[in-house]
Amino acid sequence: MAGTRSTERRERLRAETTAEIKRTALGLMGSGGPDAITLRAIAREMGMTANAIYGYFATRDDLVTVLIADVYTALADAVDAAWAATAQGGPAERIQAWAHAFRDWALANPEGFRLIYGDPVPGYRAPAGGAAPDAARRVCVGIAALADTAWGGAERSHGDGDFGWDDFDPGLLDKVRPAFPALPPAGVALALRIWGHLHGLVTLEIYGHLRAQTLSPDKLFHAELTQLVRSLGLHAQRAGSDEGVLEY
Amino acid sequence: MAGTRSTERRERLRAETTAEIKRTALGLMGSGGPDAITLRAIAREMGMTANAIYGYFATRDDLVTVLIADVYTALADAVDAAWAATAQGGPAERIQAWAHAFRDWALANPEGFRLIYGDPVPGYRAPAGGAAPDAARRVCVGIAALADTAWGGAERSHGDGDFGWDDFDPGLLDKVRPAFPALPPAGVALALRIWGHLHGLVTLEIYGHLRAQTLSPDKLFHAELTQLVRSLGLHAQRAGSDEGVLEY
DNA sequence: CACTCGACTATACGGCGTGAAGTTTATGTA
DNA sequence: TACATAAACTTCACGCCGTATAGTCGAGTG
Repeated sequence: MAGTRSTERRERLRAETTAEIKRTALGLMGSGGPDAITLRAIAREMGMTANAIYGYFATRDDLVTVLIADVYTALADAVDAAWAATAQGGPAERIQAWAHAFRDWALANPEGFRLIYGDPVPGYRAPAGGAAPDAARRVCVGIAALADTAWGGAERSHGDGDFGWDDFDPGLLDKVRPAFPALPPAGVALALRIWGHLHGLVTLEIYGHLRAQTLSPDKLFHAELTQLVRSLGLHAQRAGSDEGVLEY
Repeated sequence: MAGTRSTERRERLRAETTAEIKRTALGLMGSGGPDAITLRAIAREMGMTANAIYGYFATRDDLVTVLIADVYTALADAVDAAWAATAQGGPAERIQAWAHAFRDWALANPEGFRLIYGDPVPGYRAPAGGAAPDAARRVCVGIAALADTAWGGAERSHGDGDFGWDDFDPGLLDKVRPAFPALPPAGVALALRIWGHLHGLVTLEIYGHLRAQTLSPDKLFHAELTQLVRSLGLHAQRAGSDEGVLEY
């Protein structure tokens, strides 16, 4: 019994140190960007030697991989929460809430966004599989939910393009098809395209490319969403001051 | 006279070495990604000492800045050429040609794309001003040309959003307004949004995030363009096999 | 000839990831 | 309690990086 308990204690300490390493790494990332994630800096911050970290992560890339998974999960949580919070709302409202949550998270965590979607750290190459693709898929499924919600009105304008199920990754379909049985292949393609639209605008903004062109990226993103819900055959039904031009 | 000539010779040698440094750096980038651009590796490749490069570039970031400008210019050249090559074509054809040139260049030069739009090199921070923003602006002006070409039909659906000239960077407007006098602020916003759409899809593809979801990014991009020209009030008039659904 | 100046090398510093070996401390057992 | 073991951690070392400083060498000019 005593043996078991002390083993537990060791494991608890180990888990705590692992968490502290991750916490420290994220802190460094927040203040100095993804590049600041170095084993030596983490160890310095923790009062350890850099090599001590090798007892917890086999390599620096392993640590980065875990961090990416964590941060990506946080992003997925944020957008899922926005989606769930508007469960009572209309499609247009929910889609806008989702998209705003996406951008707001990115603006609040630019370094995390760069860690997930950019070249995270000097020589880092993502391994195949793991927790990060799971989070990526969660985000994709979230966008598929947008597409599914709007598919009734969007089908007329987005229904073509000769997509088949074999155009998509089986792992994605395993999650999408059961969740949205009514969504056809073209709907999944629409979801990926919407993802691309939002990702592009946010990426340009986060990386500073947009800032050199427009002074009000907020307005641009808002216009994007207005146009998005419109092109999906929905009418904007939030913020009554906006001109709610009904096109379809 | 002899003095002048030898001065010329020196300058010629100097320019040649500068060009070789840049060429070597781009070669390393092509084989090992932007991270492979290190002064020591370049010097090794050239049979020099790393410090010799400091005679040509004050710092590694200076070299990277120049490389970014060069590569960005190459991208701008590519899309401009596609635009010019279809001067006789219809708006839809030209827009699709431009967008395809953009994606094709990115797929042919993924490392260059990452250099331009990602975190180029470990600690690199872009300086304010310089040649790279010029190339960026050229690309933006190119997209403004797309928007201008299609504005007649697009105004109805994209004309709102209460944009004013003061929402945009003066430097951009200096180039856009003279070139496209008929394009209102909302048209510039449309251009930036289109840029975002294309950038997002291409970025996701280049960085491998799309590959995990769809097996045919080509088809997705094609669908995007089909939908783009449609939403601009144009009809697809290329590749007759495609279903040319006229919506507007 | 001596002088200058540009191109380049040598050396050095601190920082990085990481491997090998050694040390300390806690744990489990006889 | 005494000993063996294993985990946690440190020390030292290697090769990589950017870059600062000082020195070398050769061609051009007076």
